[in-house]
Amino acid sequence: MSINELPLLEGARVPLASDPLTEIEAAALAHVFKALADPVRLRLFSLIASRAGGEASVLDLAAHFDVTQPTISHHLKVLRESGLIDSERRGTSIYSRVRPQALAQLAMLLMPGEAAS
Amino acid sequence: MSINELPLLEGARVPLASDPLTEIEAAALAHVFKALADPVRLRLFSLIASRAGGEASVLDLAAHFDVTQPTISHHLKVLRESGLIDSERRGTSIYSRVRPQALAQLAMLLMPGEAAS
DNA sequence: CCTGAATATTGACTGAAGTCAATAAGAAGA
DNA sequence: TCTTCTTATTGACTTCAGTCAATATTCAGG
Repeated sequence: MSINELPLLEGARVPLASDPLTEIEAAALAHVFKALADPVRLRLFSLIASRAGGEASVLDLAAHFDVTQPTISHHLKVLRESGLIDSERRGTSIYSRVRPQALAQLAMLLMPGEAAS
Repeated sequence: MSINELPLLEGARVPLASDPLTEIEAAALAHVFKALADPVRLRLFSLIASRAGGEASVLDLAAHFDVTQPTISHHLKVLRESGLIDSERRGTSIYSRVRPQALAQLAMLLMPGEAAS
């Protein structure tokens, strides 16, 4: 379930506070927030985003953490499946980059008065 | 741990994608996102926010869900302790309202290029 | 005070999620 | 193809989080 598939985001109309969320919408949104609700994933995300070039390999990223490489792979998968990052294989490494639309969509959802079509 | 105590939000300077989060910052932020990472809490939040008058009692809210009243109380507590809502007792009921600053702060964090002091 | 109404707390259960060690899979180079 | 480097998957363990039933707390009215 990726952020792209959120029905309320496709219409880009409903900030969180202007209309009650349906159960479906809430479940989809919760899934995205859950992806951001882990310290390691948040640091991964901001590490990737603030890299010169905007991308980083798994081992590059793993070097910044105390957890093992499989754990980093797991967290990247969660971010990827939520539509927050993209990954591209080049040679033997896999480079991840953030999807700028993702953050913008979330921000629009939170920000009252930003609901443009 | 409330959203007000986030060090990076007090300075209001760092969008998520411009600088790597420290472990401390990431832990604090994750705590806030975790509060939004549940379908019931998301619906509670948007229900309260979209109410005429901007507030609702626990029983009012509970009527919209399949879960029990203690569960609603629990979720409201989580939202309150994350700084996303405020609660005020009036008579025998307790009315919750959203804290508008909370959403705005989060949105600023996500939105690139919105970092004003 | 006693009763009734609204909300909170406690304790227990259950399923989800983060982590690791071990191993597999994919790609590049000799 | 064999080896090495990088990443992914599997299975097990453990902690955390959502939920409920039962009970406690707080307040208003009579």
